[in-house]
Amino acid sequence: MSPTTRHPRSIAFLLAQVGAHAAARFAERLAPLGFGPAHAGTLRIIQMNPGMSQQALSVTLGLPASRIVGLIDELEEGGLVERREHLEDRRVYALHLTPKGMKAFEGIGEIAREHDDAICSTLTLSERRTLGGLLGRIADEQGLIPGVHPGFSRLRRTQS
Amino acid sequence: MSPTTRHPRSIAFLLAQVGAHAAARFAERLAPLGFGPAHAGTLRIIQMNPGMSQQALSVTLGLPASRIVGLIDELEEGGLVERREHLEDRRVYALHLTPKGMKAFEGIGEIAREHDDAICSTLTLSERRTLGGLLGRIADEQGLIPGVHPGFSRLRRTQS
DNA sequence: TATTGTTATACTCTATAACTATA
DNA sequence: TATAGTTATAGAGTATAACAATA
Repeated sequence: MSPTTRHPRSIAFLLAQVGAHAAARFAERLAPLGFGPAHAGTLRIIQMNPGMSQQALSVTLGLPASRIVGLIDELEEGGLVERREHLEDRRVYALHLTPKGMKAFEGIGEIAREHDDAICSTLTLSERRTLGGLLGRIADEQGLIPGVHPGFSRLRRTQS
Repeated sequence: MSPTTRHPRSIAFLLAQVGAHAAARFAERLAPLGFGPAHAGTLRIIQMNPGMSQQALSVTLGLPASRIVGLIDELEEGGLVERREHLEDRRVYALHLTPKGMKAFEGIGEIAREHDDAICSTLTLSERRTLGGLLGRIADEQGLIPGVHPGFSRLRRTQS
């Protein structure tokens, strides 16, 4: 007899459980590309804010500046991001996606769509809209920043 | 001007984002009691399966046996869990909640209810039922074990 | 020989705080 | 004097694997 694990299934617990599952599956899909969720998130922020500084990235992602260094190092080594010199302030790097970085960004979008579909496979289209609406309202009310995962700090690359 | 972070808001991403938020807030509520989400989860599993072994706990929680040792050590030091000797197999400990452990378990239930209410505060009762139903279906379809958080492995106590 | 619980070790990830160069 | 980026360091948390006792 396997141990009992029944639970009243509070919504908050379900959210945490399903959310962690979704994040883990996404990290698995990303692994073959050679990076993790934080890299993907970073690519997207830079794509939407070309020329931004590492400092701004640090604030936006809620990560210490020292971690941004390594993150950008890896993306730069992969040829996805460029550190260009800032025209007015020589202390600052202006971050930009390379063409390869753009490609990667688009590839991630495709992966994200597949992932989303897999997670929601049991729901009808109408139910997905309902779910998205409810989650969006919670996210807004709880002050979550669209597109910024509060746990980038903790998200690691699944072993490549 | 603050950086753009807009996002198509895929459901999977919203789930990961809101789920991580819910887990973090719950850990904060637990911190004053002196333990973390994994301790709470462990208490509940033992409460539902009195006398179970550390080995069984290891399998149920998906954690290496070596981590269970420390987890039970801490719960035992807090006087919440007892290692009783197993009647038929002297290698095994039979895990039980103490009366104090029962109290703690009930306290956690109360905290969980408050937490759940805070997370869902923007939703009507009817909407909460809808959300719970949709999340439950995803959890079932994705093979998640009710009451077992896939990320206990990564969940730490917020600094006490 | 296999299994339960324990301990030791080595590794990864992280934040903190010095440090440099510019402003 | 303050800020952007970097590097060094020290700490926490982890899995892995060796271990002792019992089956």
